[in-house]
Amino acid sequence: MTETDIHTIHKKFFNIVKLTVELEKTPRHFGTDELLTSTEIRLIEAIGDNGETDSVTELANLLGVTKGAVSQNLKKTEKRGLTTKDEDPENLSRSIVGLTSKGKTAYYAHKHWHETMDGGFKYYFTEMNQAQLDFLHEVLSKIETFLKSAMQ
Amino acid sequence: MTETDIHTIHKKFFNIVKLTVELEKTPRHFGTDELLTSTEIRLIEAIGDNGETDSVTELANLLGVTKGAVSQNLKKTEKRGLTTKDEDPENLSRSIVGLTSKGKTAYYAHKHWHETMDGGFKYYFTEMNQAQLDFLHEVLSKIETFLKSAMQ
DNA sequence: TCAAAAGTGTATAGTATCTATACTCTAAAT
DNA sequence: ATTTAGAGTATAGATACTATACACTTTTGA
Repeated sequence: MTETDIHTIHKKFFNIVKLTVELEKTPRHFGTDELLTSTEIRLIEAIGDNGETDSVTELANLLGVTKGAVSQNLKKTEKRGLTTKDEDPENLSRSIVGLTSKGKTAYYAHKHWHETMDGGFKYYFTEMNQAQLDFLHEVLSKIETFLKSAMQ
Repeated sequence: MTETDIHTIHKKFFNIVKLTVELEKTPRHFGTDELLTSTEIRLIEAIGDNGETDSVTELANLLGVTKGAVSQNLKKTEKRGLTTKDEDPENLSRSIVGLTSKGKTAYYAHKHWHETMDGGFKYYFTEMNQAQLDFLHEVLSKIETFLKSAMQ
């Protein structure tokens, strides 16, 4: 094992952050003929995760954006045949957002993609012993705490 | 030390990525009266790093965007009194981009901010022994390789 | 009960950041 | 000398938001 310095680790860390963001942002098909941006697949993910029972406002809160933003994005995904929007029979001012079959395909393909990604990511941890896992956890916790404090 | 599972580490890791991106994106003053976005401070950083000798095209290549994007952003920072643009006396079709005193203030304040941040980040590694540093380096390298392969 | 208040979704203008195209210059090449 | 290449810019369009204003429905409370 070659000796490494702190600077190399620091650089590697930020490169990983950069790669993760890039990977997340890359538009993909997710089993459909539509190229879905990260915003679109995150919307579809949020709709499917609650069993297609959420309203526009609820989705906005889940996604951390305004309801106007969700409304705009839903208009686009609806036009592309991915999502649906129906009046809530128990509350006519509310809409229930759902997925079409194409939307469901994307939802499950994305879930599968995530499982594969997470599996590949986690693979490198399975070889570790408990002491190593605990060490890694401690390091990450300290970095996390530091970043949180830096954000005020 | 409490025992940790892989899932916790995985979650922590992605939270750190999220926090890092947020921290980077937060607009700051950097010692001036102007609130500078990440795009603006990255532009100022690129200008200053080469001693204010770069052209628009060179900055675009450094930043990984089109020259049109740099041209647009320079127009805004110039209007706000942060950057300058002068004809290259040796090539009249080329412009040399520089910093005003306000721009220089932001440049150095940003440098200092980065040093503080990096210092805080690296602090957690100084307590480690060589075996721990090597272990961390190995883990990060594997993750980096995995992410690169996932990007095609 | 019924008017005010609160909540739901949407339209629209505006912001930020980028690309792509077209254009005007200037410089270089043959 | 004229074509070609390069530099910078203007502008339109894409993406993804926020903020405001609005119409409509529901809840509330006197």
